[in-house]
Amino acid sequence: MNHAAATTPTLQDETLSLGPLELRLGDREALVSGVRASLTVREFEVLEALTERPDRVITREDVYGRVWGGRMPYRDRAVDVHVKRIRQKLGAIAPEWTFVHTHFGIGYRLSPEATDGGQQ
Amino acid sequence: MNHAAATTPTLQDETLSLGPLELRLGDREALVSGVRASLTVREFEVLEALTERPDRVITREDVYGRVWGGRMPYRDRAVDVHVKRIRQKLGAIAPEWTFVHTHFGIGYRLSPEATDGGQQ
DNA sequence: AACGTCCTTAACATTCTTTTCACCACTGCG
DNA sequence: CGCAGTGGTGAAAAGAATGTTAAGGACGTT
Repeated sequence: MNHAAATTPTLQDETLSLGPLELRLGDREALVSGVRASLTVREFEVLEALTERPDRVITREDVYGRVWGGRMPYRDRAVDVHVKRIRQKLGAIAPEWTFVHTHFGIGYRLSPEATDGGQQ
Repeated sequence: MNHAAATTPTLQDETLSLGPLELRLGDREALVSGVRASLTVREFEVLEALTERPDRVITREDVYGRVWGGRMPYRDRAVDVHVKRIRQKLGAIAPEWTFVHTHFGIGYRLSPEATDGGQQ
């Protein structure tokens, strides 16, 4: 048995928080308000890519490069489709929040914002 | 026939509880709702490995490393097969509970959760 | 030697994920 | 207002990973 606890104790538990959103990088798990969002691996990776610069716009090409590597093929919709599902899953847990914002012609921006009457 | 490891008095009695699941580490016995689950040695070890971080995802590679040691061979299915039997045995005792959860593309997570339909 | 248990492995079945495509809504501009 | 480009979305197709079963071998016991 290798008890890796002595070598990488914190790495495994490294988490990233943005408002009600919490990313457990080691587990590749995303929680919203403490609830597991059940993102797939790709979905998580896309979300993680947006995390690189929270509250800043990240181009589709950039996301593509970080997740898939290489240049994004012309008219590829993979990023969009994954963003759609991420929104869907996060939104199902916290409908009063908007996490991923579209920047037309450029890309996406991750920043949790209370949508309507700011419930909390 | 094991070696004269029958010593070490109190340490052997260390048990670990998670919901209706109870692991007697010293005896390598698992009980569900007080009922003996009759896990084999390997099965117990796999379950114990998942126990390292309850309610957190543990990769297949991690489980493999802790139980068998070394790197997991490409396409090895040993972990899966043991998980299947663990589920079977635990489920036979407590059908209304789910203990081991699959995290697709990553690994497994141990956390007892009450399901509903126990019968079929 | 025969038997039983356990572990491993292979093969097939099943489920889940990712990609792709089509169609529509929306944006920005002439 | 209408056009062209961009993004949203649902669903099928394609691809992977996991679930499941069973055969075979190692090992210990009778």
